[in-house]
Amino acid sequence: MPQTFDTLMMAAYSQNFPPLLDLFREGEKADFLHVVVEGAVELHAKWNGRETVMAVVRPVSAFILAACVSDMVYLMSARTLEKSRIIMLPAGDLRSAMRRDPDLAMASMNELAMSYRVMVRHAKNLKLRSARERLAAWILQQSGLAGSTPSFFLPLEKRQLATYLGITAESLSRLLRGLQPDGVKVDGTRIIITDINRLRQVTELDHLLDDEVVTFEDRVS
Amino acid sequence: MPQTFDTLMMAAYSQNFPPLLDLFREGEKADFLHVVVEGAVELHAKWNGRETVMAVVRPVSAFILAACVSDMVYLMSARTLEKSRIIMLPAGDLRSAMRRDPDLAMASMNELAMSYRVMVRHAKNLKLRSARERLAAWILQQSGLAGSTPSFFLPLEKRQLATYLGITAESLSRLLRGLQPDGVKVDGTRIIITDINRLRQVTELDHLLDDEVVTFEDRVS
DNA sequence: CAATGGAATTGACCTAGATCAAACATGAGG
DNA sequence: CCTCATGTTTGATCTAGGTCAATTCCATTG
Repeated sequence: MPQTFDTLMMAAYSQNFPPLLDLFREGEKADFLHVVVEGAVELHAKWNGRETVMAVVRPVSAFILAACVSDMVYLMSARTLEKSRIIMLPAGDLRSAMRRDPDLAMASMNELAMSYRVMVRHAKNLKLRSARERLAAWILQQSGLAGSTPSFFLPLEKRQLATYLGITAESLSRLLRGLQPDGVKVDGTRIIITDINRLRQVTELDHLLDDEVVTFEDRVS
Repeated sequence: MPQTFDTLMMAAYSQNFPPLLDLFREGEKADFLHVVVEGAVELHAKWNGRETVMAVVRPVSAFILAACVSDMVYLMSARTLEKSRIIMLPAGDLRSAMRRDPDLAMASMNELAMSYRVMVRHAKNLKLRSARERLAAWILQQSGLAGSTPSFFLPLEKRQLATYLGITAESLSRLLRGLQPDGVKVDGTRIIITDINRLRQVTELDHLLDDEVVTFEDRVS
């Protein structure tokens, strides 16, 4: 509803952030819903000296909706990966707006449902695939995200990608080299798929394990 | 709203299921929202011959809400653990009811947010804790769930618990024995915490990693 | 353009947890 | 009460991936 949009937007901030800036830390009270409009944001978590990247959020999506709607504490920390534009709206305003506007409520529900499914897939990946398979699947997925190009640049540092995949940086380095005979070439921060069929033999993408690639075209249609 | 409740309930089925009955399989279209009213349900997933338990759902909670609201395919399969009473309501009816009734929408949103957070914690556990720590935390949590008793019975077979924890049945057996000097005794399907302080030294429960224990008393108040 | 500091790679080695195979329990059905 | 099937434990062995340390590779900054 336009009027909901207007009142919500009056209370909202739109801000530009430089790369690698911390937006909030796990354990803090969720006061604002964040929406990435441009750039990319990483969700990560720490415990007992270990750290792991949980997800990378790209435009246009909300993140930590769950903490906002249920008025709880963040379970993950957030940091920009690139220069990013982010809209922040007060969690309280959001909640009351949702109560008034069923369309907004349904849209939020959908967003939340998608985040849930992303997390389910992440956990399934960790439990059902080997590190090698996870890496292969990630590369296939990434190339799909970039528009089915055989070559793309890493959106995060390798060290962080490693934690996302649930392995160490050293293991990632070795696995990456180990995938060379399977159709993957690495040149610094660039990944080139030289033989997609060989790579698919390592792991086939599976819509129950890998996020459906939602391109910008899908979103606007 | 009472009227929403009535119309929804008219389209709903309430059914009793015996233990170990499959309710639905991953990949199927989500036609019904399921709500456990009595008993317990296990959500699990399979891939390439491997299988893993993702969550155990206890009364009163809805499961696979995410698949229902976004009209997608189940990402997990469901099976009863015990004799269970389950209410099933058609996903379509649910969606239109939510559009009409903001209270229902908000309640569903909350339920979904909780499921999301359960899954985030599950993934964090897998990535940040060792198998031994996961097991210790699970035991501490379970004893809390059972009302802070030092002794409780396993709600699932050890083989399945193992996959939930992301290890093999053999490893679980060994880890369980390995926790004996740390205050855990095992007698068949019963776990006894003989020294909770020692056990806490293996891992401390952490509300950012372990599900907050929601007792029945919390729920009704 | 040199110096510097973090990231990435490589090598050597180690270990948590997996795998395989063989007993061993245990519980449901006859 | 026995039997059979399925789950559990134990032992022996293996290996994926971790750890630690030493280079090497960049990208910044002075």
